[in-house]
Amino acid sequence: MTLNERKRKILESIIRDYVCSAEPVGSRAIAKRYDLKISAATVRNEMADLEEMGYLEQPHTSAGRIPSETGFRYYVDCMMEKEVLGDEELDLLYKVVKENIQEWNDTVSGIGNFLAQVTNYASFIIVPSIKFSEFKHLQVVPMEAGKAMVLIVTDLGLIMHRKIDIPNAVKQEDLQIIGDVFNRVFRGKKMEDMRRSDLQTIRDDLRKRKKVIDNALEAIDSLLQNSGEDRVVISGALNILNEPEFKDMEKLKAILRILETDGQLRDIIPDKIGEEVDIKIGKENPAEEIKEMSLVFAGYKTFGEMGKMGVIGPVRMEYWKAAGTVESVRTVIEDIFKKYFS
Amino acid sequence: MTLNERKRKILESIIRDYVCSAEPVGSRAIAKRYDLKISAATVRNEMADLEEMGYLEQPHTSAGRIPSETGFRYYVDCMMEKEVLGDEELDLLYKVVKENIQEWNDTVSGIGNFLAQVTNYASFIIVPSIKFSEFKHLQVVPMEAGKAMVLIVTDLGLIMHRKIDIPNAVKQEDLQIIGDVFNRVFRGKKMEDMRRSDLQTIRDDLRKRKKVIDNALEAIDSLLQNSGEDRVVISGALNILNEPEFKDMEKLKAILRILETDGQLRDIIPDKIGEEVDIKIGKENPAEEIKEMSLVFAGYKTFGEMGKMGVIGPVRMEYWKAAGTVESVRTVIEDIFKKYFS
DNA sequence: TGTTAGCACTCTCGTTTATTGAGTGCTAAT
DNA sequence: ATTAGCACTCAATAAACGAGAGTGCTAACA
Repeated sequence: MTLNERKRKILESIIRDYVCSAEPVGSRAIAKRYDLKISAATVRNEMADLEEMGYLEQPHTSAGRIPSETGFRYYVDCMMEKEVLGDEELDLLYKVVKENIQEWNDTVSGIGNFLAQVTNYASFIIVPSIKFSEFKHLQVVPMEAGKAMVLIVTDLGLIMHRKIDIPNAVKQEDLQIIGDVFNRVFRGKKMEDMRRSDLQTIRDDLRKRKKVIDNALEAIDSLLQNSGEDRVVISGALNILNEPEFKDMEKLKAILRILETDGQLRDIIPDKIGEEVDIKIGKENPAEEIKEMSLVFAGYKTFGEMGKMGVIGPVRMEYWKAAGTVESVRTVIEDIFKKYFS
Repeated sequence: MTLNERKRKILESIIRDYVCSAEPVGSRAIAKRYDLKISAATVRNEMADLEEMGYLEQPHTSAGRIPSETGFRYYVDCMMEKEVLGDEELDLLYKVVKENIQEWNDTVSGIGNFLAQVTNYASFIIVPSIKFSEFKHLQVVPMEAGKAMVLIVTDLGLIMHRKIDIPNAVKQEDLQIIGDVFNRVFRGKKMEDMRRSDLQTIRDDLRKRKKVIDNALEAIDSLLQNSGEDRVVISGALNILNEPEFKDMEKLKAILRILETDGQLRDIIPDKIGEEVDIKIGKENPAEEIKEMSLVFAGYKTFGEMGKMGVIGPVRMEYWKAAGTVESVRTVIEDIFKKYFS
């Protein structure tokens, strides 16, 4: 379906007006505000056409028009130009990242906060499960008598740890040796591929250390089990309090509940996902719970699996800004990866 | 001010009614529901007295009465019996703790969730800054060329880490030695008391390792700086969505903002705090932002500093349940400390 | 003297009724 | 093809009103 220039102008005007006012927009407003040099009556005719085509709808006969989801879709597909981040905003983002670069978790939440703050929507970042991370280093550190700490470092500089029991006979040097064994055998492997069997060959020659190795492997299993799912980080959930479409308490609760409940979003974001910015508008979302919301998201490449990030907001969303921001942030994330983690 | 038995009964009835219905309660309801064997008119007289004494108030002339904050205070001080946790609830709590005992952060949020879920209010747990923790162990682990990871274990089994640069000349054994030095000198000290000067004496004999020690100390400084404030963990903030007193969007926003904004609560909870359960009702709170809310909280003893925990909810709160739960949970926390961290 | 029934009075809340005004669709003129 | 003009529609706001819950007061009662 192709629209002539004037219809496109009118559709865009209505969208931009509606997105910021949240009110139906009338023909006069359009005719006046934008110098289209046509009268309100003409606009009315065009609007009637646009409505018939499904791009606009009327809440009731004597109200102005609002863009339909189809209308938004047309705009997003055929007219929108992404507003990527400006230099100051990029600078701010890099500053935020740098301040939190020491701790990958902090980096992520820093980026999430930024995303939420700049767009004024709720942001989400989905971090691939550590089972896809690469094993980089293991160290068994003696603690109080009979206890030691297994420390595992992954490609992102993520530290995982778990306390294990060790026989009293085991000395510091033994622990060091065990660490060396792990490092030799597993370095560079994905965490989930650290198989017990790989150790079988060497384990025999270290009798009394067997128990420690077993316990360490068990600890790793338990760590993987504990963080087997992709991690979801949400920021700015409260931004939706500002959207008039959620003044209804029940709707508000439902949405906030989804955002706050751990991992709920994971099942809602589309599974397969490319690197380009993708947009799901309202009922385009397969998940029932967010059929009144829109998603703007993209994938980002880490070492192994793809991560996901984006914003979630009302259908009446500043798609141009959101899409541009998501795109910029994705670029920055991948840049960060190159710079700091390789 | 002392009340006769009947007045006390009536006050209590009104409180229990009002707390669960959120509506002013009238004389008939009281006379009927509770078998006080007195008529509504009598109740009315008593209620008039109670109002004059300041324990009740009337939203408007033709409405029932609601307890004033003074009324709640009287109830809490002179009549309330705490409803501590039952066995099933305690079992659940211990189960939650056990499942999350591996990671102190998880333990805390587990307990927080429990507290919020059982009371139906928002819960908070304030964990003393790690600078009050005891240094237990340090290890410098070599990473990629020119880099190493400083790992610090504290009394709670908390692991902190930071990457540092190391000269290429430094070998694995050197790192081990440096770790040993730290462990010898600092073991058992409070993190904030780890003074550079303590290392002065020994540093001279390790020429090429000087740089590493400096970097490690710097890393520690930066870690302490980063987590210098007590950590605040909030759970169940969304519970306040259910309270009718916050149906007003603006109030709701204000409260949620406080709960979600990192550390905001820290400045709101009273500073000095004992181990007993304490209650602040509405305007008793010094902080302007929560003059319409009540706090029920207690301190818990860790190794060093006192931690704080409790719930925050509307003035119309089930104080008996909240206070009992907070008390029970405090006991459990201290029990956990004894069992797992000493 | 304390308790209770009775009654007039008050005030909120939900419903109904008018009023207003923004916006439309249609028609006829340009 | 565009536009001015006009009658029409309908939400939103305000005003009017009745119903109901609850009170305070008075007078009768135990």
